[in-house]
Amino acid sequence: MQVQRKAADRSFVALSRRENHDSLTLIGVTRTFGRDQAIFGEGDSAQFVYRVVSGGVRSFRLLADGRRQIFAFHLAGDVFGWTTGAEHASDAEALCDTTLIVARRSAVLDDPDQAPALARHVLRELHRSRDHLMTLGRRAAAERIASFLIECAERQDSPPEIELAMSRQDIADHLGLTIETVSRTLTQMQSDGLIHLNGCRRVRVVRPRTLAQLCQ
Amino acid sequence: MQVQRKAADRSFVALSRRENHDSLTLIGVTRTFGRDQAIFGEGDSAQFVYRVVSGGVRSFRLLADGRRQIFAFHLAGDVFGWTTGAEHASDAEALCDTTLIVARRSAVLDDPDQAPALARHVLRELHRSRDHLMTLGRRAAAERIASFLIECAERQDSPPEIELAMSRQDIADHLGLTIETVSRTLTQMQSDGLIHLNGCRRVRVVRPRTLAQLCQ
DNA sequence: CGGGCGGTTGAGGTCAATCAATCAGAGTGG
DNA sequence: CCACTCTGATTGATTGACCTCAACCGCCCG
Repeated sequence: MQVQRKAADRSFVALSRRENHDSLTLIGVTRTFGRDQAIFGEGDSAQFVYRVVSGGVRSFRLLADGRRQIFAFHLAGDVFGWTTGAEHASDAEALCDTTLIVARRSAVLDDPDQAPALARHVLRELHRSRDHLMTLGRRAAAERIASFLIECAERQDSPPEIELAMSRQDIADHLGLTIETVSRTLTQMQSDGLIHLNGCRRVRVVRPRTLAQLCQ
Repeated sequence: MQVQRKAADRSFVALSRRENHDSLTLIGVTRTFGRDQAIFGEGDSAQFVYRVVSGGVRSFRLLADGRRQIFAFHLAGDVFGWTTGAEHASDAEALCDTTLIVARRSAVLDDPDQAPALARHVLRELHRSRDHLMTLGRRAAAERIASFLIECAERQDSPPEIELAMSRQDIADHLGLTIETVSRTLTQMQSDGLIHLNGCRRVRVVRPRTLAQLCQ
């Protein structure tokens, strides 16, 4: 799975086709990025799109005073970097050491064979984005955290223990909360017996039902 | 522009092509809906997609306890009703008496000629959705109202006076606020000389610069 | 004129933010 | 190996923005 991690920055051509339900095909070079390294920035020309091979990515936008909203975390298999116009409308940074496949945007966008898959792909993104809107607009802090944990669990095929790829600050900026509220809520959930924290990056869901009820 | 408003509920075949930048073509019948009438509901089979001819639509989702999040308002020219799966993932209702063109979803989704336009269309939706996420996740009440007013103005080609198609409750459920906070904030903006309220559905922006600065 | 609905205004409460201190773990250098 | 530092996370105390509950207003329509 992990190709050339920490090796040469660019390696030769790689082909990637995701199996489950997204049939977008990306052909391009692989590149590696270190923790917090920028992949692209708002306003950069959007020549490329990306697929995560290993590691993780946050995509986000900033307000003038530094407030940050993380729209999505992209993990292994995810494709990201689409825009309407010629420029990126958000920033993207690696969460940790990360390997990506980098493909020319036009190669996918202008390929009529790929257009239906692209439309479906973006439609799924939009759906996820609307779940997220529901969370930010109408859910309380504990409900946001519960949704987030459940989403993380599902993306990892609901293992006994969730591995968080991101920091508390990232979670806070994803959920429209502060780092303190995230921390407090997790601690509270642990003392309520909902979850068990095993270090700050590992969460075992003890009562999945009760957690799920929190987000209705 | 307005076809058969307040006439028979179904009229004969209509063709619609939006001029500005969205080249999606919808062919289908026109239908009219009264204020607050459901167009489709969450879980309904998603056979059709829609274009607003006149009037307006809110699309939203509800939590079990009735909390509501409005994802978008669709006005004249807008196409809505796309989903990933076979079922709608949200509800849609008319804001007021509204005329729509109703087209078979499959006619557009499975048409390879339309796929690129669809991908671009959904990509624009996604972009708007992320603006909205920024607003809900990281902006204060006054900033949310300011963003909303500016968005409304832009969609109406920035006329001297904005015409609001939706109620205070709709605005509140769009911005993740309460009706009281919306009302208070508008009143405050008026006494600060930012805007002028001409009845509760008409807003004149007195100081567009200052208003824009509020959302950075 | 009276009722109803949508909107506004006021008073008080609450949840999450802010400000601040402390803690835990990883990495560094003596 | 042990201090020391640095960073990220946790915990505590207090504040404040927005919510809740409630009353009232104004307009429309019968």
